[in-house]
Amino acid sequence: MTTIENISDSAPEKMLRILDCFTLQGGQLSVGDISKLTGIPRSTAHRWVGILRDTGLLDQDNSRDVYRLGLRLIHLGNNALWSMDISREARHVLEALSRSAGARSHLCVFDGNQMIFVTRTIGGRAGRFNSTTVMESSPCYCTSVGKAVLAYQPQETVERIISQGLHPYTPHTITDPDRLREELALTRKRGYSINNGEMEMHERCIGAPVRNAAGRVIAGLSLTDKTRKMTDDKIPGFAQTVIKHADLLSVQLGYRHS
Amino acid sequence: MTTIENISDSAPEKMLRILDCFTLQGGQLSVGDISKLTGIPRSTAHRWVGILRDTGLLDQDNSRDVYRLGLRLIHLGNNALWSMDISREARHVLEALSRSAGARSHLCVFDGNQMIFVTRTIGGRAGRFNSTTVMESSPCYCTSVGKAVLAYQPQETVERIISQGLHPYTPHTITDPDRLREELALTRKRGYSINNGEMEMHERCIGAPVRNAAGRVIAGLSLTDKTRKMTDDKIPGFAQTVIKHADLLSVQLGYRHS
DNA sequence: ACAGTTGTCTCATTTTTTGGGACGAGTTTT
DNA sequence: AAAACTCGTCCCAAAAAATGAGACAACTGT
Repeated sequence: MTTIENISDSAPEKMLRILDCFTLQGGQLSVGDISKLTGIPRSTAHRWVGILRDTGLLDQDNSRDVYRLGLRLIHLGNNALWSMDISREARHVLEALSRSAGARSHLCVFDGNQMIFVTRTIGGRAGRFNSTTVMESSPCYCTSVGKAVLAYQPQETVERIISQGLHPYTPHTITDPDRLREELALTRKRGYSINNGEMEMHERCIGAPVRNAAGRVIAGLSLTDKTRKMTDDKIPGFAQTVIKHADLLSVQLGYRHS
Repeated sequence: MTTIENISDSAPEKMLRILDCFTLQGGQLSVGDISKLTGIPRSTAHRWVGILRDTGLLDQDNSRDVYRLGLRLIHLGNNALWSMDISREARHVLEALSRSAGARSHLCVFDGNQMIFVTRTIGGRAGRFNSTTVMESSPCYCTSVGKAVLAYQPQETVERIISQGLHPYTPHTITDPDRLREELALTRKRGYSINNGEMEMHERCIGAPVRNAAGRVIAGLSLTDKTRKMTDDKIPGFAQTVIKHADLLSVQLGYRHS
């Protein structure tokens, strides 16, 4: 009927459409901004923003009529990471990988846009809070963990990442969309990814995908070392080690078959 | 009308009621579990869970009929932290504080339940992804940052934290609700909090509240050192330094007046 | 084999959302 | 300084979505 799509969103979809505005546009938005960005009429947007403020999903600068993402989102995000078995299982696998290969290892979860570094250190006593969760994000197109994950995502996800821009960190960063697509195809073919100083000069990483119980690739496990230490001839051997540990982690997350 | 409260939630409220089940109960829940925990009828819960799965707020283990918090929440939480000016402003203030006091400093955001450690390291070039966000959570009843924030939260928040249990980390951890209430009153009175080896033995911290543009205390800034170095006679001086920097940060966040 | 539980689907009823329009307070333009 | 404009806020009848009891099948464990 209307000029553009007339899809009637469910409430959560519409809610996320509003919250995503902040993600894209960053920082702070007014009711008017939200109305424009989402196409939601002013009066409706106004009511929504009020509800989202009351529920803690948005925070309001009282001085101006401006809103930001709320603290409750941080809480939920933190809990989502917590409730993932990945945090629980990760440590031992990371230690085993580092020990057997003699290099640093990373585990990162793909959140739909970036790679989020996950690790957990268990303290002395048992208990919910006796641990710490660490989150650190980095781009997915120029890290080994990112490329390992991206290789197994639907095409539309890859295209979205590309459309957001491939900013160069080093001269080795892949900035050409086609080269990235080739790289992902190669990664899919051999089962592991290589990062050749694309984010940090003189650092080479090998990454492999980690699957959850649903069979989806949700994370990447990697091995990192100086380029001069991780020579070409060693890569195949290291790759098998990384894949082995990534598969082990997948199984611990509930993934079956292979 | 009904026996219990007949409050009709808005859609986001109900959604959060479902998501919060996972926070409280942890791990994974089935449709039936959610129905029981929230009081929402099975068929309604079923539809909701389906929507939340489709929007990425929940993840489904395909093997069993079990759900977990979704990756999208991690994404949103990460973005919420990003969009906070606090990440941008924090670094300089932290460095200044550490330098002027000669001890380690922390900045933690209160997410409603825990204290989330926030820091950011800016790399060489400008750009969105050229930084890293680190999140690490710790309890708020036994850290200086936590007590500094909790002292300025509504009573119901304090009581909720207490009702969740005050687990001892060290012999010095405050586990008596009344002692915690007194401690918070004292903190409010003098304007800064002290953590006396309550989470880590032989570590002493001084914390002060940080306010956002809305005037709400949303974070805590702290100075940490070994107990033997942070002696009683030095505390008042250090406290003023911490408060000064916390206030500076508050102003940078848009807080006015004092 | 059986009783109980659980996931899933349908549909008439109820409830909420919706958004055009109105009003007032600021802000910019003329 | 007045006019034109923008923006936040509120109201209400029309429209759309959520609701939840019930039915059915699949599964569980005794």
